[in-house]
Formats: sequence, structure tokens, C-alpha cells
Amino acid sequence: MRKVDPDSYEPSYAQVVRILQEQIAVGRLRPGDRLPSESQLCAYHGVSRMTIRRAISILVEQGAVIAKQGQGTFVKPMQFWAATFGLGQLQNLLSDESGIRIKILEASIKPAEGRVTHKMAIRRRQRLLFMRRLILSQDKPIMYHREYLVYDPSRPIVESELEVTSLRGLFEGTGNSFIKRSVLSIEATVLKDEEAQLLQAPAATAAFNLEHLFYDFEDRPVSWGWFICPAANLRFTTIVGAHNKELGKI
Amino acid sequence: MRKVDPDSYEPSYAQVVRILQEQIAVGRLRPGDRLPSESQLCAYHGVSRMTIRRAISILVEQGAVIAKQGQGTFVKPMQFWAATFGLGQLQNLLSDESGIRIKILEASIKPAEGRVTHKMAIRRRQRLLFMRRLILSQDKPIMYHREYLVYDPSRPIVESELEVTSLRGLFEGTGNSFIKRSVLSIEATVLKDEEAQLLQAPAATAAFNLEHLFYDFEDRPVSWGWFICPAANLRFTTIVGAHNKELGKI
DNA sequence: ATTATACAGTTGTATATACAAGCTGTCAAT
DNA sequence: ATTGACAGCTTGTATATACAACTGTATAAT
Repeated sequence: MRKVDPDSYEPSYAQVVRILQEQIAVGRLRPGDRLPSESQLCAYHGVSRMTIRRAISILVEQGAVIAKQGQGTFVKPMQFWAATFGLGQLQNLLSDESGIRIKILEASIKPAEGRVTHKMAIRRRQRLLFMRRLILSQDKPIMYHREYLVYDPSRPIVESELEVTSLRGLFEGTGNSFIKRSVLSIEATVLKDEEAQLLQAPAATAAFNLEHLFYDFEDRPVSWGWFICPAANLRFTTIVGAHNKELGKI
Repeated sequence: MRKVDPDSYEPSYAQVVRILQEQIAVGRLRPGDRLPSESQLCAYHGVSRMTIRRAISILVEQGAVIAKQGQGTFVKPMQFWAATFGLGQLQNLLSDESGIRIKILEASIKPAEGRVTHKMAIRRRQRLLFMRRLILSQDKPIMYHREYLVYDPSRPIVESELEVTSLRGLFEGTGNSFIKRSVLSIEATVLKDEEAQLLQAPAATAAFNLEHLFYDFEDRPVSWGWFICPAANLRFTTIVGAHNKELGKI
């Protein structure tokens, strides 16, 4: 079993993390097994207990092990529910920055009606900016975006949104610093006729519907919208459990 | 501004975390702002630097702040891409443990053909157990599951799977300890005729397709399957950015 | 036999200390 | 004006120490 090399450029605590991760990934340590106690690891690796604790606390954060006071630290079994899917995958889809273009289909002022007033917590008939965008990759449409924006002179969000023509700007862009948090929601849907036509997809195609609701620092909604992305363009993948990156990214 | 109370039951480092989180959630600290330096926080709260560091490292883990050596620690802007969706939501759907029942539609031995041999990395015509399950909630079908399992006498996974009639067993259940990791993938699909009939849904309904591929500790695939869940039954939601749970779970 | 007590071993919290590494501005030498 | 050295700040790594909280076991008292 490998030990910590104090002369390595890699910090001691990181080495301990890596070594323990490997032990788990290889199966030397199996779910339910107890790790060596902190003092044992100290003695073995020749580092202080705080360094060992730092390493183990990282593994606890990752969800790889669980520490029980008075008993020891144990390897966690794979938790199906622990799986998480990140929007980073969407980013991959749109990574070829250059080929991405945004086409604005509509930008009009509408009075609020129906669901919008409720979702955005505003008065009926208050003026809203309604936008429809088409995200193109190599001039082929891959996503369709509809969005309501509050129209408030004191908040220059609308103006900055109008300037957004790159996808980067759409998310990390100008309006970003006005937004404190956002509620996101993913549904599975079937393309409506209008959507299918715009996305140049056959009718009744499966698609993801990513709904977003942005709030400013006063906790007022500022934007409500949806991204429609045909299933063919998007897939969320993740790995849960022990996996060793070095071992050939299995 | 609140200080750490050394007499509280709550550990000092946790208090520091909470206080800083509140400062961010309330907008007292905004994206891009620099936090007080560690030594300033020490002096203010009357705790040691290690305690402050521990608190800050937790915020760094959470992605709320970013620490830059030589410069300081800064509040992170909301990162759209940082959003993650957990399968825990699925668990909610199936939380009313009692009402859930699993109906086995089929359990037959088949020789491997086509895609399966590739996905599970086995020889053609090797014997596989093929299962079809229907997950019912209050006797109404909500999910449809198809799965291939390797049939290996030395690995008693198949036997344990056959006994699974509760959903808990399906995931956290008996076979769990044999599985080291799993690759999960979510797609949007449209129900096929067979699926729609089984799920008592109209044809051409939108649905999620959750594909899973389980590996054992020798990194051999042991199970490949899909959950089909109509969109009406499932929705993934998450919050990204600064949110204050105490502030009325907005 | 049952119940306390004590003890050893574990993780959890907290402090004080030292030095390394990185950034920025100031000031002096060129 | 440019360059270089340095001081003063920041976060990063690592150690040694002390005590608290918890668990399980062994031992002693009842």
C-alpha cells in the first residue's frame, strides 16, 4: 500500500485523499468496511492527525465515506439516490463557441395575463417584455427560448438582455450580477407544432423543457422562461459510486 | 452584524458559515465582493484562524465563494451551469412507501443479441435474465422498468433481484453491496404503444427515460436497464444561487 | 443475573504556531 | 521611465496540543 511522499509537489492531504479513493475504487476497501482509525493513518503515513482529518473530511463531503463518532469511518455503499445531473452537459452541447448564434424572433411589450402574473408576482396588465429566441449551432436550430422580463426603468435588466446575442451572454452575461438566485425545473415534453417547425424537427418529437425563474436581490422575480431542446440534442449522464479517473475513465 | 456565540450548542465554525451565508443571501455581500480577510474575521468573532478557515472552506465547497491566494475570498456570482438535479426527486415521488407495489411482468432467460452484448461486454448468445417490471402507486402504474442481468452462478445477483418486490429493495436493496458504481443517463422520449398501454397513458405521451448500467467490483457490467416514467409523474427541480432556508423557503 | 462504573479507543471541536506561496504597492537603483 | 528589491498583506499547508463527545467492552458492585 502506498504512503504519502512528503517531497511531492502534491500536498499531503491530497495524497491521502487519492490513496484512499484508490483503495475504494480497486475494491481493497469495500462498502461497510471500516477505514483505519485516524491515529493509525497518522502513524502509517507519517503525517499529523489534522492532515488525516482534512483528507477524510473531504471524502465525507464527496459522500464516499461516512464518519461515526465513537465508532470509526466507514465506506459508504453506492447510493442510487445520490446521483446528480449537472447542466454542465448543456454547456458541452454548446461548447463550440464559434458555431453558436442567437436569433431573436420577437421582442415585444405585452401586458401581463394569466399565469404570468402569478408566477412573477406582479399586477395584472403590468407591462412585460416578451422575447422569443432561437439558438443555432452551425446555422441549425437546436434550442428554442421563450422568456418574460419585467420592464422596470430602475432595473436595467431588460436593456442588457436585449443586447444578448451570444449564448455565453445569455447565462453568465451582463444581467447576471443582478440575479441572486434562480429556480430551475426540467420536464419532458412533446414538441408543439410551432416549436417543431422552428426547430426543424418532425412533429411530436420528444424534448426537454427547462423552465427558469430568476430573482433579484430583493427577491423579486425578474425573468420567467423556458428552453425547449429536442431530445436528440441533449442527454444527461452521470456516474455514481466509486470510479477511478486514472483507470481509463471507465 | 452578528457574532459567534461561544456558549451556543452550535459549533463556532458552523455559526460562521451560517452568518456568512446570511450576509450573502440578504445581499449584504454581493457577487464579486471581497469577504473580510481571515484575520479580520478572527478578530471580529473572537475565534482562531483555523476555525475561520474551516468555515470558509465549507463555503468554498458549496460553491458560494471562491478563495484566491494572495488576494482574498470573493462571493461567487450565480452560475447557471452549477445547477444540479438529483434523483432524490424520484424518491419523493415514491415516498409513500406503503402505496408502492412492484408487479413482475416477465422474467425470462434470453441469449444476448445485438446492442446488449456490446453494452454489457459479453459474448454473443451468453445467457441473460431479462426482466420487465411495472411500478404501481395506489394500484396505478407510474413507471415501467426493463432490465438485463448477467446470469452467473458465482454472482448471486440474479437470485437477489428476483426477490425484489419493493422499490426500496430495487435500489438500496440486496444486490446493492455487489455493485461498485453505475452509469446513469436521462433522455426525453415519447411513449411507444406497448409502454403507453402498460402505463395506461395516451399514446405519444412525453416521458423520461432513465437508463442505468451497473458494474461490480471487478468492473464487469451486471445489469443494464431503463426506467420509463411519464412526464406527468416526474419533474426535476433545483435552486441555484443564494437562498436562505430560514427566510421562508422562498 | 443485573446494573453501575471505569476505561480505552474513536471521531469532533478548538486553539496556537510556523512557514510557504501568491499578489500588490512602494521605494530605490539604474 | 524602467526595472528590481522589498515589505506587507492575502490564502495555503502542516504540525502539536488539548479537551469534548460518543461507543463499546471489561470490570466491579449490587
